[in-house]
Amino acid sequence: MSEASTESAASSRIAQALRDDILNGSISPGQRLRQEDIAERLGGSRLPVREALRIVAAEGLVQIEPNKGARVPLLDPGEVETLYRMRERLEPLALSESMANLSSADLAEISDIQRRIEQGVDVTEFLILDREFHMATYTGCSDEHLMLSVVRLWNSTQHYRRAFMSLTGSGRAQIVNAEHRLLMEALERRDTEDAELYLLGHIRRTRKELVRRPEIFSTGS
Amino acid sequence: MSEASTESAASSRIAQALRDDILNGSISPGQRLRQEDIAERLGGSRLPVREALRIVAAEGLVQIEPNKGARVPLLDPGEVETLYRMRERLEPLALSESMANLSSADLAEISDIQRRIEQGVDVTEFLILDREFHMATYTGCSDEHLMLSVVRLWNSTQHYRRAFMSLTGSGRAQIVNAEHRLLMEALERRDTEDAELYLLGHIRRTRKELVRRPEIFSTGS
DNA sequence: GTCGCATAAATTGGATCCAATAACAACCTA
DNA sequence: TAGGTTGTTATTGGATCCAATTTATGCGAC
Repeated sequence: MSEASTESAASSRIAQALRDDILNGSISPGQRLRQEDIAERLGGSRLPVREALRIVAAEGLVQIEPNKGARVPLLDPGEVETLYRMRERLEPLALSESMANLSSADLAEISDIQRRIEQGVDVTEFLILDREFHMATYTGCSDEHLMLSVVRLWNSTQHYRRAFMSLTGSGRAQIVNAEHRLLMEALERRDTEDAELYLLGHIRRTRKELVRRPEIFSTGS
Repeated sequence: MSEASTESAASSRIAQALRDDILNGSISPGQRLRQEDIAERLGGSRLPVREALRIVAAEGLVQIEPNKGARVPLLDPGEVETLYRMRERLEPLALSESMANLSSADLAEISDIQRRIEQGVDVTEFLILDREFHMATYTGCSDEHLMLSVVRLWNSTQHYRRAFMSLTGSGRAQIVNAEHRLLMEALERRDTEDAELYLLGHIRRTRKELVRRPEIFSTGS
């Protein structure tokens, strides 16, 4: 969404557009992506589209089958559960790598995001802010591999997070806010052990709530 | 390696060739990969080469910079350490997902690989068999995302594992064998908790030995 | 009426050619 | 002589055209 696009090659631009469309739900899991359609819709020929599909495929947003094209992965409950278990293991690591480098300005930014979460509670808005909140706690983690893995996990599960939120509304907001506040407090105390634990609990609880709702995984149409 | 590839698309075939060349050390970290060179060497035009580079980039074997081409990532000690910490967190999860599905035939296969490790101890051979051993313990894990992440971590660190082995020879073989045997024994007892713990210790010890050898990371030439 | 097969349409994969960008070198100027 | 500048070359990015594969459709046989 940032306009830092002087550097944008066509393939990167198309990849970003695809990313946005998939993450905000404009393109649903299971849906097939025809190269020519995308080329026509976003401008350019099919070639940069193919490269863009490879790029977003590397991020787990689409899967490519030879001679059969690209489609947004449709995950079953077991796959999403495993992705959450991966989050439970990797994100505390990212947090621990991040904590030593978090400035007080970073902490203020995190606090501000949480403040906004607690006042405005639109579902779409929440999904964006919640992601911003957690990513902000990882800003001190400079390791690209680790962060790319974390982003991949968020990307792959984004649709099901939205489906869950659309289903339950903001009823569980209080719990999320409590968990976020505990996490922030541990960050401010510079207590890595506590922070990792709170984060683990936060993700684990979310996982359990998700798998309790199989209707999330039914193909809508 | 096997040419049983009547079905092989050109891009997949080239990707596999690149994968092999990078993993067995024919292409070193830092080395730049010119599309035309690869196209000429492996046959085909530059287009499938570009796709192949995207494929292996998704596996962490090369990194692509826009308008600057692809090169094999050159990692610093901190990056490799983080990759190993990621392994410590993810592979026990893969193992726990795998264990319930391991047949006695799988266990026999694992045992046979370990037997071969303990008799023949060539460095190149060890790298192959050690990887086969661990991957065999994960055969029961059907989750593609998790296994892809695990493979990515092995790929990204393969060169440094080889550099370490070339440096130390097979002096530490006894420790590795002991750890593998403990792991196998836990697998046979179907003790997930113990198996995870032994695996964690195995990876963690390796990490500590690696970071203790900064000469691994010096650019050879 | 249903299954199977063959043919046709749609879609992806690959090759060649052209344009844009970045690395490199030589040159000119202070 | 050092530094910046400009032109040249090498390399990557993109567009169009053609081939191969898959998927859809319709016909025929049982």
